[in-house]
Order: sequence, then C-alpha cells, then structure tokens
Amino acid sequence: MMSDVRIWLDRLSSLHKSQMRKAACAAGMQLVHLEILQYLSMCNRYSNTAQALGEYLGQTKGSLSQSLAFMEEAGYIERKPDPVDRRYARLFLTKEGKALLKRIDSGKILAPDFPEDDAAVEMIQRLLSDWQSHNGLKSFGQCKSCRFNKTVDGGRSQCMLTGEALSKSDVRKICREHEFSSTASAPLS
Amino acid sequence: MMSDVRIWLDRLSSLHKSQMRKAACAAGMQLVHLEILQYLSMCNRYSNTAQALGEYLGQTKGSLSQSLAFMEEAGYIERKPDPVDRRYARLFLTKEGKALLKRIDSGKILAPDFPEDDAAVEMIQRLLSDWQSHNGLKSFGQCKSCRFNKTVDGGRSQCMLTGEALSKSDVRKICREHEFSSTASAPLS
DNA sequence: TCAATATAGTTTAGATACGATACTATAAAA
DNA sequence: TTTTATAGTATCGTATCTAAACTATATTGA
Repeated sequence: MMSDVRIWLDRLSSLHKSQMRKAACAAGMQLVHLEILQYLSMCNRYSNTAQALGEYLGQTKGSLSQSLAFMEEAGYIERKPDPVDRRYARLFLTKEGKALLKRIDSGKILAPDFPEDDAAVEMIQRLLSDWQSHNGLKSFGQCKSCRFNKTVDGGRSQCMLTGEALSKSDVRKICREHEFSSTASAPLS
Repeated sequence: MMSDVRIWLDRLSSLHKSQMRKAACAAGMQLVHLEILQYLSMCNRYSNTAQALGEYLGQTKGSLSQSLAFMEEAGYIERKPDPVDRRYARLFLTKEGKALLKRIDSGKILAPDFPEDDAAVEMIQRLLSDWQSHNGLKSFGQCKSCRFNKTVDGGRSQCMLTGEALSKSDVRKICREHEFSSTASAPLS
C-alpha cells in the first residue's frame, strides 16, 4: 500500500508541473526553459554550469545542451567560458531573462503567496533530505544548513570548502556542493 | 523575491519528476504511463475517465488519448464504455497493470519508505488546498476531508453527492468530485 | 420534437523534449 | 607525455505535448 505522504507528494508534483507548464506556455516558452531560468536565478556562482543544472533537473547534459542553445539564441541567457578551467561554460541570466522571470513570478501564475511558514519549509526540507540521501543525489541546499558554512565574527559567513567569504545574498542561494551538517535537518530514520 | 517554500517545492517537484522518470524507464515505460497507472490505482469509480485523468495530470485529453491507446495496446489497462452514458470510457487496470505497478512500488525506486508522518501529510495538504483553490483546480482529495462525505451509524460512510454507501477502501481513494469541507483543511489565509 | 449546445473522446500535424551515442576540448593524473 | 577524467556539443530516433478539427453521445430549450 502506498503511503499517504507519497499520494500527496505525487499530487503536489503533478500540480506543480502542470502549473509551471502553463506559466511557461503563457510566456511563449517550454517548461524546461522556465525551470532553467528559475534555477539560474537561485544558484550561486559555484553552480551555474550545464552539469549542475542537469543534476538539479535530473536530465542528461545532451538534452540540456539543446535547451541552453535555444535560450541563448532567444537572448535569455549567456554562456561564458570559465577563465580558469576552460571546460566550464558559466551560465548567466541576461537582463531579458531576469525581466521575463520577474514577469512570470509577479503574475502569481505559479502559486499563491505561500506564507513564510518555517514549519512547512522545514518539513519539506526533511522529506527532501531523506529522499535525496536515499538516492545518492545532491541536496542543492542553502548555506545555512550546509556543513561547510561557518559564521565568523559579527554573523558574517564563510564557505570552508572554497574559503571564500559569503554575502547575505550568497547565503540564500542554492549550491551544488551543499551537504547537510549532521545536526541540522538530519535525515529521518 | 521568491519565497522559501516555493524554492523547496520546486526542488521537490524536480526530484519527484526525475525519479519517476527513472523508475518508469527501468520498467520499460514512459513517465506518463507510470503516472497513469498510479492514478488508476488510487482513483475511485467516479474518477476513472480520461477527462479526470487529464485534470489530475494537467494534460490535454488529446495527449492522454494517445498514451491510453498505447497502454491498452500493451495490456496494462482496459477501456470499457460506460453503460449509462456512452460518451464515457471507464478505465481499469488489468491484472498485468496492477502487477507492474506493484513491482515498481515494491522496488522502492520511487522513494524510500516515507514515515507515516501525520504532520507532513497535513502540511502538504494545506499547501495543496491553498494552491488548488487559488487556481480554481480540482482538489482530488479523499472522502475524509470532503464536504459530501457523511459518516452514518457505526462509522459507515456515505457520499451525499451520489447517495452511495462507501466501503472502507472507497473512502481512501481519491475523487474527482472532492471538495474540502469548510472546517477540515481550510485554505491558508 | 428537433435543432442548438455541451461534453467525452479521437485523430492529425507540427514543435520539441529526452536519452543514447559518439564526438571535441580541456584538465588532471600517472 | 601518455592516459584518464571531465565539461560540453552534435546528431538521431522515439515519444510527448499542444492545438485544432473531428465524431459521437447527451442535454437543453424553443
């Protein structure tokens, strides 16, 4: 017998997918394109590559390569080779891409104003954490729950993986290298 | 700024989609086909039509018509014209369809054993209810939260919309006609 | 009673996502 | 310096998805 949680997760997911698709369609684009815009608006500077995007969306890089080409063509994103490791193509939203995303978001097509309910966020994070670790997937979390994050004097943050200092907005972004700290959001048994 | 809940719902949804796709692929079928099997295993006898399925999955009937034809061909479902209203084609899982679904579910490919966490279920239901009513979508809930459901003597259930008596297993299924009662799971403000 | 309308589903065509495979280019390792 | 690993591209076949036109059945209402 399928668990009740599963039933509602399925439903939530179906709903989310179809609403996203409608929103994308209304903006003259495809579902994946909207998902890409969303991801790029949320990810930090370590995570803006095609590879990370593929891991996040659960798609192969070949598939994404096409979508990215389309979006660059359409002027919503830019691809810039990484100056240090030239295998990487860093992805950036253009002004047009940001504007489009804002237009969609502000239209409240996707979802109503969900209340900033800490309990809901924590609940979803627990489910996610459990699920992801069960399947050996990356967690794509924010710094505050990451074991590499240290808060130094005065509440300023630093990533102990890269050594870089993190701004207030950096800390809110999602990261490909994120790993839950053992205390915060431990997986459900 | 996108709300935190939205970020995690997006992630949950991406993850769910890609995991479902993998599970479907491993079973030699497509994502939609698995979703159809799941739906048919959960829906009650008022909800086993292509139309309801389309509303649940957020797809057009034309698209589903093809998928259903494929699945009937493959022997996983049956389509029987409704004896009363012959416009309807009632959908049923065949023995093979049920077996396939059981094989996938028991493989724990889709998700680990989520704990039967009442708080999580309630949380997700609240989000869902809010979202659905905001977008004028059907809720596809179970009888226990439905305003048409009356429990008569000895805990037996009856649907006041159709007048029919409902068995214990009926009550756990999801229904196209479901509407939240005003008390249970009221939408968030 | 019979035309108009609504509803359930099918069919078809075009766009495109997706996976698989083979490929290039760059970087790291041995 | 050869080998191996990694990031991304190119190409092809399959199948989904939407939209629009269509058939069939049921309901409405003049």
